[in-house]
Amino acid sequence: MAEHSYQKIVELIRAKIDSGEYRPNDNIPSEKMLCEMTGIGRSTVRKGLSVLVNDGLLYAVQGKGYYVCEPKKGEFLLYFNETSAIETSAESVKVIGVDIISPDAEMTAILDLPPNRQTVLIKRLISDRDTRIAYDCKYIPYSAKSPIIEQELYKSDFPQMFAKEKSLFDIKKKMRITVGELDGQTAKVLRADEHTPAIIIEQFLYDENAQPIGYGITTFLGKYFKLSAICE
Amino acid sequence: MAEHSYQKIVELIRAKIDSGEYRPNDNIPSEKMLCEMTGIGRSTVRKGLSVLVNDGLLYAVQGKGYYVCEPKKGEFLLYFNETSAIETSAESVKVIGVDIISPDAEMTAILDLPPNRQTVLIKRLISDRDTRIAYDCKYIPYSAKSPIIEQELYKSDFPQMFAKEKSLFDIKKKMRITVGELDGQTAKVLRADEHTPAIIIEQFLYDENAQPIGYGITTFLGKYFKLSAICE
DNA sequence: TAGTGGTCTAGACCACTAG
DNA sequence: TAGTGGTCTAGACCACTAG
Repeated sequence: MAEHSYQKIVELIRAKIDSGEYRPNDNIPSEKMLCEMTGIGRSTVRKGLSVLVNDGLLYAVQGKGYYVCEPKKGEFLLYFNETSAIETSAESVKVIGVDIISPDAEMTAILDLPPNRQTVLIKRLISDRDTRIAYDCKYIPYSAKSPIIEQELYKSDFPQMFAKEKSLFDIKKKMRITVGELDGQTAKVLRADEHTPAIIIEQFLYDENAQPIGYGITTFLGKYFKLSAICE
Repeated sequence: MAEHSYQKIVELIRAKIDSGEYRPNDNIPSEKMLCEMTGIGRSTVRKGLSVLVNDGLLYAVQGKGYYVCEPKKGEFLLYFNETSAIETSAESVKVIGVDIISPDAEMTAILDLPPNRQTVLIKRLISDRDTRIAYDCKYIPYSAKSPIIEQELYKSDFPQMFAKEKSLFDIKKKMRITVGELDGQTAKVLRADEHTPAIIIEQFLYDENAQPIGYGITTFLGKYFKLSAICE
């Protein structure tokens, strides 16, 4: 424990937060004070404090000092892609249609498209062995410059489809999880009754300028859906 | 753009990753090389590199160098608590029962309990105005030392219930989302038909030593459930 | 103006890697 | 052994805050 000087700073402050001596929004001793209290140099004190800032325990305000954060209570890290709800490794992703369509008003709004801009619609079926699990639709603004390459279509992960064009580090995502029942078309594709419970996962992809670059909607048969998230 | 020297390092490396010049798992130039290439001091180069490490673009291996990360594709940050699926601000959390029970085998395993250890079961009803949205059960190992304080029961957020005993920064959580149908008891509480589509969210809470400290299961009526997650 | 955090340097020494 | 990242110091100067 605390082999290094900067770790001593981390543990010193962390212990006082854990014990409740420092409460959320309290001002903690300044860098200079901590140097004097511990005999540790300023750069090293700063390194320790930066660890606590990165861990979400402290925030710094220039000219004022360091303060204790409010704990983030409901934060979870979720790993999701279209096949992550399937536990066996026998899943398959089958492309069942690629069309160029004229988007309706809703899709035009979602993708922030100019008038008359067409959209690529990719329809895929996700299965686990012979069991049909989910029906997946991706909408991507049509561009003659960057045609969809067939190989990309089988990538189960949505951002992966853009790997040729964009650095994956620059793609921002949003996701919405809702519950519903299968509609007529989806029920047919999944060979299930209409009104069967379903989970609908929508994904919104944006480029580095917050411009929409894709929309995906994946409808899972409820009984095959499972998702985990963690928070450490 | 790039007012500071360390930001020049960040942009220099980031641009080469974005352009594909540096690919995942590539070794990038050493700190010394970067100093020579840019005329920037080593501490400042290190600060720039640490930004990229924190952003998940690089990882460092002592004695070898810095490498480009594989992009984390399916990672989402999810904010969840028991009432976050409700959009109006008229939600209420009503405690409908607190019991000391003898846990069954499954719960004993989940909470890693010694034999004959009892458990507090807290049953709550979550509503939005007069609409019953969710039924919520929390299981907490019973301890005479730390009695449940009534006020804590109304905290909608699970970790919040432990705020008196534990620093919230030390609680680790896992969460599982599944789809099901209402069972008999839950249907009765929620005044809905049995077999109505439902979302089941389980939460597992652990202390700093990875010891289980609580288990929660919240059953939402599907039609009222909505959840969002982001990834920037 | 005094105190705070933010940037930056030059240099020392250490631990680890791989030929 | 040469090269790499990791820790640490002492000191300089800057930008911001608040009396």
